[in-house]
Amino acid sequence: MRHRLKDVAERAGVSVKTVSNVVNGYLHVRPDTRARVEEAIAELNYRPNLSARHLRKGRTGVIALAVPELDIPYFAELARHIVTAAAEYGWTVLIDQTGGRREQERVVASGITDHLVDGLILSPLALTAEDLASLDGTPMVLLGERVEHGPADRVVIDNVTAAREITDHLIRLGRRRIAAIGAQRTDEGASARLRLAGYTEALRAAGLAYDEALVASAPAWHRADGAAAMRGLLTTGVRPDAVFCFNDTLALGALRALHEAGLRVPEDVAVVGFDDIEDGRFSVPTLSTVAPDKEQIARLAVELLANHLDGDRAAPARALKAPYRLELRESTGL
Amino acid sequence: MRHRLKDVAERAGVSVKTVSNVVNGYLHVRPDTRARVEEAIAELNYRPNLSARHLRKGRTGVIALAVPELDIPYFAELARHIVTAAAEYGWTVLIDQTGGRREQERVVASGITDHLVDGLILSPLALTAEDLASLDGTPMVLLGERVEHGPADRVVIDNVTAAREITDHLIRLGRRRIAAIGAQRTDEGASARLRLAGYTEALRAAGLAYDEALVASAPAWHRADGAAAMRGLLTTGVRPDAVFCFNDTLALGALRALHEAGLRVPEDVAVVGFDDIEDGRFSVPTLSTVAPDKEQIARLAVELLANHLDGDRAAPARALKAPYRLELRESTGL
DNA sequence: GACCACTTCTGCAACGTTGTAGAGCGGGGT
DNA sequence: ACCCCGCTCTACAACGTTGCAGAAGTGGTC
Repeated sequence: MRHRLKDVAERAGVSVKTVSNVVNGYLHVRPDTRARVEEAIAELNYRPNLSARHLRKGRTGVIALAVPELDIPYFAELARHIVTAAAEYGWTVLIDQTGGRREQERVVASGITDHLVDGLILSPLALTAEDLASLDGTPMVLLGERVEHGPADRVVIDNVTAAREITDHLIRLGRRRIAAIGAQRTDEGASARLRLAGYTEALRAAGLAYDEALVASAPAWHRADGAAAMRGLLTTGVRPDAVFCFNDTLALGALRALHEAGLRVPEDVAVVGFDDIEDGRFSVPTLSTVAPDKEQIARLAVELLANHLDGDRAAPARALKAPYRLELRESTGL
Repeated sequence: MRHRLKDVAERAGVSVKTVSNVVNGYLHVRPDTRARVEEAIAELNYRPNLSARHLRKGRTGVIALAVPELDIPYFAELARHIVTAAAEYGWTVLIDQTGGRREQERVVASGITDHLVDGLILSPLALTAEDLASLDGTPMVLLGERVEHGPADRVVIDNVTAAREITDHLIRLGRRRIAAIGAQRTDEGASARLRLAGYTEALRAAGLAYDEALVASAPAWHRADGAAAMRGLLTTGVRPDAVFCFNDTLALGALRALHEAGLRVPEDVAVVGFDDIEDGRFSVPTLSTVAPDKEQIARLAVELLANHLDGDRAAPARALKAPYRLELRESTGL
């Protein structure tokens, strides 16, 4: 049913190694021999056994991508771009869900999928620098700022500046009571911390007071958490005239809660998010947001991994910055 | 850096095979030997080489899931459930994107990932029964009704009945000019055809005329397509009082277009979708929809694959039906 | 004619694992 | 005292592939 080099070799009347040479594009094969072998390959529908090849060569042509959850739109969109970018290198992508749990992230990073993949792109939520240091070295690229001083390559965006800019946009619209949704007390929220820092910087630069009552935390960053946080802000009577949500799903939940409370967006409350997910382009109202260049993030991550695999494994860890832009839509008044 | 059975064996002072036996849970190993081996394994942080194991055993513990696009929420949510269900069998899931292109689907099905995966769960958009018949047999489970009489196991939901029921719900609300969005002329739209059939059946049963002008096609089923189709319906002056969108992203696009046209949902136009994606629970208004039991679909697909792998590979192809329910929300008036 | 360089092809060994067969040992039944 | 059985462990071969070393053939140069 499934054929091996040996079968092809017998059919073409050559040695196993010659078939291997043809398959691998070795130059010194006579054209007619090559043709005979290729014909036999086609007839038998031969495909190389990747496990055997890996065992021999140490490469599988598969890389792993580990994200917290696939049905978070940001990660789904990112995954798509990474699969596309990896395809250009001839790589297949094996996708893992970590659930954002530290243990699962450690398992993935230390290589449960190991020996099966050439490298790993990991988007950590809970992993620590010590966890990373203790690994025996699957080539790895990290996404985001969760692990700031680890030994691995990273692709990041400038969260602080981006958060400052989008907050500043709200201020320039004349908003003065600007709430933030998505703060996290745990040490797991690296992005949360940085975006909060940007928010705070923008307020300070504009001479606005930082009011703790305007900052709502969210255990996770799903729509339901955003809605709950918004409802919370509305009931405490702090009456914000704008909300910076630390990601788009939070913002979509907040939009929903504002709608339920009978408040108009952007007239009564302006809303901005972060991530530029597809949903925000079609919500009512459409959502203003920070749009990280996901395609670029994916491309950079794959390139870093490729360099790491081809080149010097002991090269110093690099952190590349991907660009972003502000995407202003209806939720801030066009 | 990376250790093998041999290294563990030397450290524990036993043979390679004994270590293998311990790793594989073989019973007849003296407790103290087992302890020594386990200690050595822990000290060296040994992990089996999956490629070598596969080469020897013919199993990798990896299955592939191929979907058209990961950033379509329905597939992302489904992927999540499949990863979870597969984990119970100790499987890792390798996710592939086909883009819905027939060639890519054929490549995946015929096994580019082949030899690396034990089986495949495929959600085909363009694949034909002939394509399938010509395959040499990676164990496979298909999702959906695209290939209706192929040789492979399938998990489906009853699209026709579900579409009839949700249309019927609109009729019972008193709506009479019910539009449909998502029809497809190409032979790729198996789901489209079945949902259109259910829609038609419901109209006929209620004695309503089928009006071609009320049926809008959509090249793909994204938000933008739904918005465009809805705008089209509004400009032709057919004035629908309800819309059945063949999936939720179409419906979210339609909601957006209705909002832009100044029409109220559900007062002026009731809207229903299909798939029950997360977004629809937080949109303004929230979206009534057909909710397929995705968890069940995932579980059934994985079980079918497991049976196929363990049992008789020549067993006749089975088609299992997964349940669904109607999820009625604001877009049909609570 | 001897030598060399290059092309074309081949056989062998090895990658890390596990199935098979069987060796060595001790205990229980006769 | 003998045999047999079950437990514990081991050696060997094989899974399909490719790197290496080299054989055989071809043609060019002195």
